[in-house]
Amino acid sequence: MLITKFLHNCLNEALQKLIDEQNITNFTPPAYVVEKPKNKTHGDYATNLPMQLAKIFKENPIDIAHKIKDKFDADNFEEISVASPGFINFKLSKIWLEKEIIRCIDLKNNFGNQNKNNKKVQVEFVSVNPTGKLHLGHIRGAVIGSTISNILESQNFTVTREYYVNDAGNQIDFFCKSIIERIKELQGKDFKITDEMYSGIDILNISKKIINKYPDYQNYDFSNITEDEFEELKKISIEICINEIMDDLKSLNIYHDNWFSESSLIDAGYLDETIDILKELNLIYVKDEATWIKTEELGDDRDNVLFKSSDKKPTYFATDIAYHRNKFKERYFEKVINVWGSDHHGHIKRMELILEKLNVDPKNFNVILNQIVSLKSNNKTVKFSKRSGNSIFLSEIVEEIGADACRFSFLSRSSESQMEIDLDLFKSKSAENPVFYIQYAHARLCSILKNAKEKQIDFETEKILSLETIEEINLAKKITEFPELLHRVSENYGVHELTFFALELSQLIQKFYENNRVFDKDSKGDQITKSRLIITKASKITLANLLSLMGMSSPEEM
RNA sequence: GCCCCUGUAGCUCAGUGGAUAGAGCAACUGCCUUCUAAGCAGUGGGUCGGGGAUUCGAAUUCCUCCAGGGGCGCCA
Repeated sequence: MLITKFLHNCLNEALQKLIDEQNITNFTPPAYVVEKPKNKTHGDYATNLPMQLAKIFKENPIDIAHKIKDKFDADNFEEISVASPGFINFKLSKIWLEKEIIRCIDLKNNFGNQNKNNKKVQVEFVSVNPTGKLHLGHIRGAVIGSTISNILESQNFTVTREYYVNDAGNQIDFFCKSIIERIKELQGKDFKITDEMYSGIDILNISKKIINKYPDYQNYDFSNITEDEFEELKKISIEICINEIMDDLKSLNIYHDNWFSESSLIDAGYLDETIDILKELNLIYVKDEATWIKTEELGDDRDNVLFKSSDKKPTYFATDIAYHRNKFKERYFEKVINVWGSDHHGHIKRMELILEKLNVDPKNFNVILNQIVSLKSNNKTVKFSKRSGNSIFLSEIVEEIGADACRFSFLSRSSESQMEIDLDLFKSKSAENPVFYIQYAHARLCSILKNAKEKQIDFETEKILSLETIEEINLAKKITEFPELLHRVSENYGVHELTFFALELSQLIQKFYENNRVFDKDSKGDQITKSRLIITKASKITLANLLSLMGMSSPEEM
């Protein structure tokens, strides 16, 4: 069981006893916390329950604390103490820690995992329009989305990682027109890239690939292109573009289970069906030849267009409503998490309002908004735009600093903080990236374990563990927090916590390594060696599990 | 004009109601005949943007002001 949950249970029990004794009725338990105190000398965990009770009981919090403490079954703790102005501090016992470390070794790759939830959850992330290669601004959502998916999976959610392919709408038409102009360029003919087209180098590369794969386009005359021919080229362009995106994601260890096409919603009539439902709810009207939805009536600041007046085609919002109805009502996801850029924030409220009308509990519609990543150069912020192609491609970054350092850097900031990246600094700093420190800790552990194997020391049959030094104890405590960490992140989606934990764990590993030799000069495997090998193994398991959840590698040597 | 995010050490950022505000990097001082020095031990560094309020207690909640960024489309 998770430590804080265990302590909560103990405290609730103690509280209940106290209430029974005092014959208090009509009592609602106050909200209180169990947490790790900042100052370690106070203990491993602390609660503010007595202070929260002080007003209700009209009693001094210190006295309440003592009463609660007396109700405690103290076997699992080395010490329970009361501190002013009314904290109860808990110090975990060695026996308890040793039990947890053994459990870690027994569970191996499953240490930290849960087996309770089993909810069907969808994580939609990246979902960048297939109009070119991924660039710097897309890395963050990609890394956050894949990590949160891994974490949820570890907590026994059934996770579908999905990429929503915006293959309908006029952006895609502009993309296809850009491709045509680039093919004309390759043909040596006159070509013209207008402002609304995509002008990046990646478009030219995609055009080359199209010609390679479909040589008919080598001498194709686009001057009288029919609608069908345009659609055909569009399909081909999207396919090649998506393959490029897949390669980019693969280089960062990111995979999707499902690539969901926007146009499939339209082709299958699902959009129309959704609109019919909205009509029945009396939310649809026509004005100025466009079709609108009454979002203002639902609480938004204005109504929104679902079908444009010009060509009667659906807006992004219209298909997105259908898409989300599909997620909940067709595929029965119990929980949906969208990793969106902050530019979507106005979209969230509207979507919630409509989902509620469609009988979806908005609680199950979660959005992780990640703030924009911008580029700094010569102390000036550069705004990048995909259309003008002035951005840095994801592939360049990965090539330059490596996938592990890249993932770690983008994971280590909380999603709502803005990131401004000075590219030169970013690249040069990558050598000092904490990821190498963490991986080095892992490699050192592996080196010890390899040594044990060569010496044929069996420490896993009997597993006799005795935590003695301060380094061993601190390391063991950190390891026991790992399941707690994963559980917390699966609820608050704060994936940046993982990087901080990884760093702290690695520091404790390095200290253990430096100060607690596992092997003496001629060690044949005495009790201290065996005990330390158990800690070594548990540390390695924990760190490797964590790195794997973050989508990073755990090198055995460096 | 309205909405959202941010402001914490020289730099990049954690900490969002608890006890003496932390980490990485940078700076400085020591430590390699012992399992990997990509390491360890230690030192310096703070008006938590300003002001006010709430309470036993505020970097954290509320109000206000200042600064930076983003959004407010019949684009996606």
